[in-house]
This record gives sequence, C-alpha cells and structure tokens, in this order.
Amino acid sequence: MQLSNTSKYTIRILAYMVNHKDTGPISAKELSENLTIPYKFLTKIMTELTRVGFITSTRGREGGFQFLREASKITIADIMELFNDAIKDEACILGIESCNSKKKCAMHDQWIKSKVQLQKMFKESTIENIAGKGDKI
Amino acid sequence: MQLSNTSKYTIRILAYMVNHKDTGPISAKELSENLTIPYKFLTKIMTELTRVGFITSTRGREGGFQFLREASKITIADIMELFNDAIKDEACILGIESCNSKKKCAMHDQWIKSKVQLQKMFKESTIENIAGKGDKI
DNA sequence: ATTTAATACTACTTTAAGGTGGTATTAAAT
DNA sequence: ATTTAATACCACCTTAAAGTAGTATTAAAT
Ligand code: SF4
Ligand code: SF4
Repeated sequence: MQLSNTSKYTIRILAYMVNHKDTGPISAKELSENLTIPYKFLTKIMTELTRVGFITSTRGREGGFQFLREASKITIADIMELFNDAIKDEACILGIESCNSKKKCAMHDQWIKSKVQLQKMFKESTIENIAGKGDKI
Repeated sequence: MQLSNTSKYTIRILAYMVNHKDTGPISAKELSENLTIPYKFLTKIMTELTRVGFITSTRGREGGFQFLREASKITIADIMELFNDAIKDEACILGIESCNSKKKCAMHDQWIKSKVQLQKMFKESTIENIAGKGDKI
C-alpha cells in the first residue's frame, strides 16, 4: 500500500524543478545528484515526462528540462495515472471484478470512504502547491 | 497504490471462513474453488496463516483449516502487516528517509491526514465485521 | 572543426511478488 | 492394511518493476 518508486521520484523531480525554474533548463545530472535518484533511471523518467508533454527538453550542451505544462495543472493523480499507479474508480480493493455499488465486496463501505478522500487529496495536490513545502527534498 | 494480491486473497479467505465456520474444517480445495484463487498459491498462504497462529490446520482426510484466533481479533491492518504491505507510521509517502514531523517532505500535510484516516480504517476493520457484508465473494 | 556536455534510444540485468510442480506426511474411511 | 484426501515442504518458473550499460544524436563553447 504505497506509491511506486517511479511516482515518488517523479513528484520529487517536478517539485524540485518548480523551485529552480528561473535559472534556465535543469539537467538530469543536477536532478540525479540533488535528489539522489539513479541517473539512468531518472533519464528514463524524464524522457517519458517529455513524451507526454509535462516538460520540454533541450538537447546538447547547456540543455536540460523545463516545464511545458504549468505546474499548477499537474496533479499527483496525473502522475500516478501516468505510471499505472492510480486508484481507479472501478478498482475493487479486494480485486473482485470491478467496483460498482450494485455488486459490493465485503469491504465496500469502509473502503469507499477512504477511497473518495484519497482520490480527492491526490487530485487537489498539484506540483505547484506542494513545491517548496517541507524540509526534505 | 493498492493492496498486494496476497493481502487481498487473505482477507477474502478469512472472510469466507467466518461465513462457513460451523461446518468443521474448511479445505484448501474448497477455498480455492469458491474464491478462484490458484490452489498452490493459496496453500502457501494457508501454511503461513497457520504458522503465525491465525488459524489451525488438521492434516489428513476430512482435514482443513479453522480459526484459532477469534475473527474479531484479526484486523485488515494485521493482515497487511503480516505480508509487508502495511502503511507504516514512519514511512514517508515520497520515500525520503523516515517520516517525522520535524523533517517534513513536501506532501506531509496532505498525506498525514489521509494516512491517519486510512490506518484507522484498516485497524478498525476486523474479519468479523466485514464477513458477510457485500455480494461478491 | 573539434570538443564537450547534454538528451534519446535500445537492450540488458536484477529483484521481489506472484505463481507452479512434485513429493512427503498425515489421518479418516474402507 | 490399503486407499484416499487432506496439509507441509522444497524447489523452481514467470512477470513486472526497478535499475544499469552503451551508444547515437544534438548543440553550445572553444
Ligand atoms: S468499493 Fe468495495 S466493493 Fe466496490 S470494489 Fe471497492 S471494495 Fe469492492
Ligand atoms: S508525512 Fe509527509 S513528510 Fe512525513 S513522511 Fe510522510 S510524507 Fe514524508
């Protein structure tokens, strides 16, 4: 019951980028070193984030990554979605077929409350409004 | 962001057992067939549940599994714990060192609320009080 | 033009969860 | 006693996530 490493890394990467967005493109090297994320794994993530249009990349010397979509328009839910890590509406917590109020599983009542609250939280948390909060990076 | 298969299976197994506890030991075969859980995987789980004392086993013909610990004393949190699937207090949602209110990560405020609520829900949900609820098995 | 420092691409390795197969052990039923 | 139906144990296979390696491409700086 936790986020995938890929989601965790991505949140931290994008939050870091917001906090350093005024100084031109940010390189994978800088991100990798400052966030202690394995370089090769990080570049894989960056390429994907570029592919889906969250960020843009500039190749060559002095290159790096910058936001394309506004940080206030990227939610934690978006990131989880991207890496198949989301809490899907139709997903049953017990994995019995798909969730709908007609055919409930034994945990439905307890779970539905937590689920709604969690989904709301992940949807309302944008990169913009988490960036800079907290001491750990 | 979901339960492990092992946790999901275990919850369903124990809930099923509560609903059939008056008719003697329940065999792995019956559980496997009625819950459509792979037989060999299920027996592995059952052996573990026996080992930790949630249930007892009777070998040989007419054998099977029965509750040892009361179903009202087994929580979803216990099950998650058992299979390393729990939401640990000290676990940071972003995976940055360990969680404590002194050194917060960027998502601390949002997450802490959901975490507390989730943990409470998993701790208060016992096998006894979910068994029989719902239509799906 | 060449060097340097960056991303992009392709392919591979490692790890842990999930799942399978075969056989030994146990005990009721016959 | 033998058969049958059950759990226990041990070793292996499969899959997906995580992580690594090497090379091609790009563009600024020299
Ligand atoms: S809500 Fe309850 S019933 Fe519906 S899917 Fe989720 S868990 Fe199963
Ligand atoms: S609460 Fe926030 S800060 Fe504390 S650990 Fe969990 S995530 Fe990190």
